[in-house]
Amino acid sequence: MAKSPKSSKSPVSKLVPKVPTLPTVPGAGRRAAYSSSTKRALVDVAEELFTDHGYASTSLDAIVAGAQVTKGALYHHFSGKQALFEAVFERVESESSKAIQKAIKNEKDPWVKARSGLRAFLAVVQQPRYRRVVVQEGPSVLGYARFREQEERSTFAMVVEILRAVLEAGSWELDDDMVQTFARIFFGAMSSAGESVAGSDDATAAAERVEVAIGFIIAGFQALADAGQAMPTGIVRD
Amino acid sequence: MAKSPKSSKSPVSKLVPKVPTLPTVPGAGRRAAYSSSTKRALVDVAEELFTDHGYASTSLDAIVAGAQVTKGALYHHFSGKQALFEAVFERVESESSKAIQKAIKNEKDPWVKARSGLRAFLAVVQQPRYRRVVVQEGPSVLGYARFREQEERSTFAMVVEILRAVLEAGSWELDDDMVQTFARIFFGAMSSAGESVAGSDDATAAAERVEVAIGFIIAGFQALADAGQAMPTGIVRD
DNA sequence: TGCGAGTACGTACTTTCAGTATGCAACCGG
DNA sequence: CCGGTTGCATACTGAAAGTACGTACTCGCA
Repeated sequence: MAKSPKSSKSPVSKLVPKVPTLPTVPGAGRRAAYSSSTKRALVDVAEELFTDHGYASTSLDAIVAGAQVTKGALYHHFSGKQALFEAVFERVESESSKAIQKAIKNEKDPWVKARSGLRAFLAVVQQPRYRRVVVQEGPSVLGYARFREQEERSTFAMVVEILRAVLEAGSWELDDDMVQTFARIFFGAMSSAGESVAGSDDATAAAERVEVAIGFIIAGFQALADAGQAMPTGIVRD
Repeated sequence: MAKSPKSSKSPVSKLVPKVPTLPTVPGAGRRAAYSSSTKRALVDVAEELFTDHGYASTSLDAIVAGAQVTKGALYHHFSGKQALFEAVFERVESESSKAIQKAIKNEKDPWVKARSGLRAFLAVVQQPRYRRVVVQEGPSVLGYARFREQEERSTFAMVVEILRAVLEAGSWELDDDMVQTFARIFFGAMSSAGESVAGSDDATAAAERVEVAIGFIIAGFQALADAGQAMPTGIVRD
């Protein structure tokens, strides 16, 4: 025997390389195609497993098995479990904010825009992957700072955009801190509202209640606007 | 040697039993005093470590070391790490809701009550242990269902209480589902507002902005009330 | 006052899983 | 065609949650 150091465990694993369509353009490189394909596969499987079983209860072994690769591949593309989660998180957030963006971008009337945005947001929050990955596990796994950063770039930015449109239409003027504060409050309200929809037996009825409730809050704003009430810039004392 | 089966590792650990004051009443039992004392010690240490380092990064070994006991003790009192976390969570939530309760219970005017409640809530949300244990890690560690349950019994109940007082004063009538919906929305708004306070450089300035913003929303409600606007019971269509 | 039962732990082991070390083969530029 | 780099596979390591079991102390009761 002498050598035969590794023994041969029959490396059958890659009989079927899983790249969908080899890019005939050689500039991109065939290697890169394989690579990005397995990276996508990892993120896909991870998204599904994280959504179904949660972060802690999903083992890396399960993920690599689902993607039909090994841990070597995973650690080649990601620095660890957390980084993989972050990739999933970013994709979910990105697609979610795109959906909202699409719903509001062509609306001219800011109030209609707000209402459309709300509807789109409620739809997003009912997706299991958003609820699980973003709302439930995001803050814990990513840490609050990173979570907020990501949020700020995607869905939260939508809220700010809508809010600015409304403020402009109402010819209210707010400094930037105050806009952020209002946006945060609305964002929290909408998130929580979304949860009350998603956690309900009858989702459509719950969604209608939410629209009514938020519509009422908005009506209050409009009433103040009609009354010529200025936005407060100072502090109101009792 | 022959026998010496266990070896003697010098079992010095319990030289100083850590019961504070032995209850001279024998009915309560001295044993029970020791027991509940170590249980408290475990929860105390766990709260601190979970707050400082998070759930995942806190090992049970570190907790039992801090409490000066062993894992045997821990697993005698709690079914596992998660159960210990839940004990910490419940205590934090309970004390938080008590603080809010205290702030609002003697207020007669519902609007003043609401404002006091908001202030108390903002104070609570700025505590590191609340932010970490409840807001950040709660949903992930407990799971969303359990998290909501707990919340519903404590801080969320405060919001419902305040909301009912306000609605009654405004002689608005809402069915229970609608009250829940509004409460959820306000709760979310306040939580998120609290985050914007806690995450800010200048907490007091941020807190003032939040009070202004929410005050403005409330003013909108009052304007609708003055205008004799009824709460919507049906669905408003654009 | 002693004694059996159960409580409140301590000790040592098992298992699971994230992360690492290393090897190797395919590809790509020169 | 050839060195180096990239894209993985395999095998191992360490940490930490959970378990099995032993034991001393206490309490109710005879």
